[in-house]
Amino acid sequence: MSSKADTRDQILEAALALVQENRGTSLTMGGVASQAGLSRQAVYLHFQDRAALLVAMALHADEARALAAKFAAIAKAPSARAAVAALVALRAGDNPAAWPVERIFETLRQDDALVEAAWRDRLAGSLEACRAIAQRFQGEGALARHLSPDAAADLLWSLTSPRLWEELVIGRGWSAERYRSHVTYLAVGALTH
Amino acid sequence: MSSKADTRDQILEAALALVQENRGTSLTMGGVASQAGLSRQAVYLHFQDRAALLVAMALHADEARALAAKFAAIAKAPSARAAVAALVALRAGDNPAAWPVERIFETLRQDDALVEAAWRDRLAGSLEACRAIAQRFQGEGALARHLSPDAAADLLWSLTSPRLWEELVIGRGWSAERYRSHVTYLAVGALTH
DNA sequence: AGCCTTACTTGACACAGTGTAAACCTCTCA
DNA sequence: TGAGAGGTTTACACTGTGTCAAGTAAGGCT
Repeated sequence: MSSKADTRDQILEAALALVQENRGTSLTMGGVASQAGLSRQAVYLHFQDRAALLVAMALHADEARALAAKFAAIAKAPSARAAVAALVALRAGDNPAAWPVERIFETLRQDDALVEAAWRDRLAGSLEACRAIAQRFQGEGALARHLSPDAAADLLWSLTSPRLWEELVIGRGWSAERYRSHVTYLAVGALTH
Repeated sequence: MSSKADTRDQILEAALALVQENRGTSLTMGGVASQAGLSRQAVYLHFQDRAALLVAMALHADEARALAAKFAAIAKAPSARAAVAALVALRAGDNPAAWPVERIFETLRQDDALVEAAWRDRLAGSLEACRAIAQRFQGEGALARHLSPDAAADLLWSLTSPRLWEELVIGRGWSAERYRSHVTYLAVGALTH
């Protein structure tokens, strides 16, 4: 009989699969439906509209990758420096798979206030991690004198954002390892000098 | 009789005006046409399709802001450090107006290879400026030992990209001045330590 | 004057995609 | 037996893109 929750997940998986494959092609409701083996209308039984589906898909993807757990693990690094290294390493590893989803949102949130709100909500986790690291630098007496903890957090957050990753890895052809080492060095330097 | 070139510019100005106003709303061919006081079909007489119009619009905007001249001016800065400062200052001043156009492209280049190519072509100018600055740091013997000139150029380019500006100024609410001073310091530090 | 060309208009069309609606099927549970 | 959940099919209204064909207004050429 396939419970409602099962079908919902099935739709999300289908959407995710399409996003990962069709790097760039636009994701349509019809496409997701047929990928999931359902009628287009069935999708509307589970999601109010396209935006809601894509928001749910992003959260589903985060969950599937255990993103929250990984952020929690970063907090357990032995030092602020190690935490930054772990955060950048996480980005280097995850972004190749996460980027397609990220990209869809860049598009979507431009003309949908609700999506924009959901997006900011989703970013709260990474922002929180950055804030914690900044505070930790301060606690270690290593935070650069010219930076407030908030400014340091913002800076770290933007330096480890998928956007910067995209510029370097996709745009300039950097390898994951090159990104990891350079951005780690850069971020630590930016926060401590 | 209004030459063909005049009307073309008129359409580009109309498109630009709509992009600057409707922060977020999607730009339609019909909208541009009526803003320009023309029929929708007239627009297709001047531009093959929507993508071509938007590419032309971006180049037109660059020209109107004399972007190339500003990049040339950066090359005349008294030192590599001053050149970085000038580049970041340019971003801080220009990005508020340039960002809406940038944003349209982020969307568009995802599913149009020709637009992607035009985009990369357009970025060549800023990349070249970054390469020149990196080389200058090296000439001054100030380039960080762990950086090749190419890596330094890539790093500088991504640190001064509109994406990073957007993260900090739009996303985190930084003022133009705050962005300017922190990113200048960050970029100089990243390239010279 | 008559003619041709240029630049644009009008109106229609095909197509893709979103979102809504109504009627119908089919299995399960009580 | 019959109600309800979870689908399906079909159809429709609407927006936006891109194309096509016919018509018009004005300038320049001979």
